[in-house]
Amino acid sequence: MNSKKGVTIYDIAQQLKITPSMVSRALSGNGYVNDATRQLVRETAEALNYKRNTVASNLRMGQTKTIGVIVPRINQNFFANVIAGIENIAYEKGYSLIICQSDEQNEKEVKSVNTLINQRVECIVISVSADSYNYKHLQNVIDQGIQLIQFDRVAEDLDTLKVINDNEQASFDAIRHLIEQGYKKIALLEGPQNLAIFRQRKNGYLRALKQHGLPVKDDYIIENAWTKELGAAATKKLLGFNDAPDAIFASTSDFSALGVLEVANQLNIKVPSQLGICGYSNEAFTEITSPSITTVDQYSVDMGKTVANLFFDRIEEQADAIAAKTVSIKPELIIRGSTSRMV
Amino acid sequence: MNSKKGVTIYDIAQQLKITPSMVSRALSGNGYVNDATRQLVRETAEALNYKRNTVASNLRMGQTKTIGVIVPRINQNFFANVIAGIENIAYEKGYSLIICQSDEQNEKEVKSVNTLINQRVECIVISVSADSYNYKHLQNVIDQGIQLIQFDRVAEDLDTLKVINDNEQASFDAIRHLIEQGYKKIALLEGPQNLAIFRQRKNGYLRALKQHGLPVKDDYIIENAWTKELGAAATKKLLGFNDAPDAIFASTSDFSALGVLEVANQLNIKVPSQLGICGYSNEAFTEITSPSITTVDQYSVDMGKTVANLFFDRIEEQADAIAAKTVSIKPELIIRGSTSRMV
DNA sequence: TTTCTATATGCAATCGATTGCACAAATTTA
DNA sequence: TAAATTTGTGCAATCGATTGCATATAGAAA
Repeated sequence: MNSKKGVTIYDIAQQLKITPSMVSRALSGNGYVNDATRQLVRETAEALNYKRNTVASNLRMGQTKTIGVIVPRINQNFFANVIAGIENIAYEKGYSLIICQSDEQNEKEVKSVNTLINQRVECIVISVSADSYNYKHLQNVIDQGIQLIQFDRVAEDLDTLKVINDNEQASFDAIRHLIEQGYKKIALLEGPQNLAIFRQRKNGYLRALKQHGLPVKDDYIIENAWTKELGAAATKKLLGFNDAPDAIFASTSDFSALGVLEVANQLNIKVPSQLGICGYSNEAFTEITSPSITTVDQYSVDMGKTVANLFFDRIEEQADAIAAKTVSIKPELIIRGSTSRMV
Repeated sequence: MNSKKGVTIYDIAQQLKITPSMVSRALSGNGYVNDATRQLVRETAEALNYKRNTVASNLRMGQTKTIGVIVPRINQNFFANVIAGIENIAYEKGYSLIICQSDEQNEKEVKSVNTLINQRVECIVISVSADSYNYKHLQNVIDQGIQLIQFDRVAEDLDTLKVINDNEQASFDAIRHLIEQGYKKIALLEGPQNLAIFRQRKNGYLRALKQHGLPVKDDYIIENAWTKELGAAATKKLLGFNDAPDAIFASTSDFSALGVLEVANQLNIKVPSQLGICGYSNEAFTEITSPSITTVDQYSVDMGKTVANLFFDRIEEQADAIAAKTVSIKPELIIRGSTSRMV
């Protein structure tokens, strides 16, 4: 009971003078076992405080019941929510989660992928880092016969399951809403254009302007403004123009939108009457700023659940022939005070 | 290269007409290997896209280089931050993280502990769920010879490493600050008293009142008010008293404090002049409410790093004789608008 | 030249659980 | 009662990597 090494099925077998095979069968429920024997094995296992060694079991069975998840930052609301969603479904199915954080660095992402492959996880779920410049490591996952599911930030060229928000549509909706509220000079704070999500959001912006006959001014499009500080700086620049915008869509994040709001307050520019502000992500705080911030809810927990369900559907149907597909979750525009000037 | 089964050291050995032992040595760097052979092995491994099977390796070596983490909710800022902190250190040391979520349910917590034991993780890091009524499952971890580190919400009776905030002191500091600001009738929103952290915060509250000669009114202590809604309800009740409090310390969370603030705004009670409000956790939003909310920063990422470092220190020093100890991280009172009426 | 040592390699056991196959005992069916 | 099933049990191989021990070869020291 207190020996240094753990208790194994051999110990149980020895004690009961039966073979390890029988112990294994009794405990796993596979194959024939006399009820009395099974009962005895269970009791002995309990008494010895036996814990099945999953490592050994996994090796023999050639499976690990483990999903690997790689995100840029664990402690970013959106990703934490997605992970929580995945965990929910995985737990029900008896699967474990190994979590890696790429810290937005390609190198760390590559290493994490390799670790997960080595661990023989059955599926790798990933949202790529901002500085990922190529996707050999992801192709590798596929070559190893491991399921690969991308979400949110996806490498579009790779033929995998993908779960994304319809960023283009959400962005379009946001701009249309601004236009309907009477804003005519709408600026865009955009994210790194090597990531598809940000390109899509930009496209939605462009399409909406075009469809409503508004001109696109290059000056109104600010690159890489995705922190509060960068959002603030961008705003100062934009509001300094002779022909300053009357609305700013922070397509990168709510933090960026917050920076916009703070600068507006600072400059005593009234929101929403003089300036409309729309963010992205529906962070908790957007509800409680004054005015509250209009934003886009990405249904992050649902996204995680969708990802997990895709994996389980696939393995349960044995249908690895199912073509790669993209599931698009429609985000929802949450209209709040920062854009509501026509009441 | 594309056979169904993965490439093993046997495949490499066969190709080079050497033994698997040599391949293992060449790849791991243990034992003598001719440079030429090593080079050849490396190239072949690369060419065949060999990936070492960690499962097999772990079984043989009797280690897993894995840490298990159990938290009530992954997508709660504080916990996500702690996990991020742990991940940071673990990654440097080449360790992986298996994450479980107890959803505040004892049953799920127990199952998660067992899964982690079965996986033979080398350390289990846990913050216990709110409805944990006994700690047999944790005792079990210790009995299995697995390191157990508790953080934040800890079972005090268990003789383990613990990393906590000095909740009592932080709470004391908060109340003292309120008193210094001239508040005299301070109410407390308290959390489930079966959790030590909430008892400690209450103690800090009581000690501060006593030390400053203020009376303790039972009416001013509201149980289990740890969501925004419950905080709001509690506030309505408190402000309805003939002798209503002039300050509310939401020791449970910032969300609760937010509920307080919203009710105050609703009732047109001025914060901080008529009512002081102090929260707990330093959630991002506390900075941007109006007024901003005074709160306690728990240094959550550091907490995660501390936890991980404790584990690595211990295994690196081989010093499992080190007595269980408690590391206390001093939280910091962040003073903001909601309590600053004397400027 | 002989002895010794450092280096290189192979053999076979091991980690712990699972399972196909063989055989025996018990039970059912013909 | 004999033949056919259904159960119960054991044996030994297997999953893939690692490592102690034995052996062989090279070069170095005596």
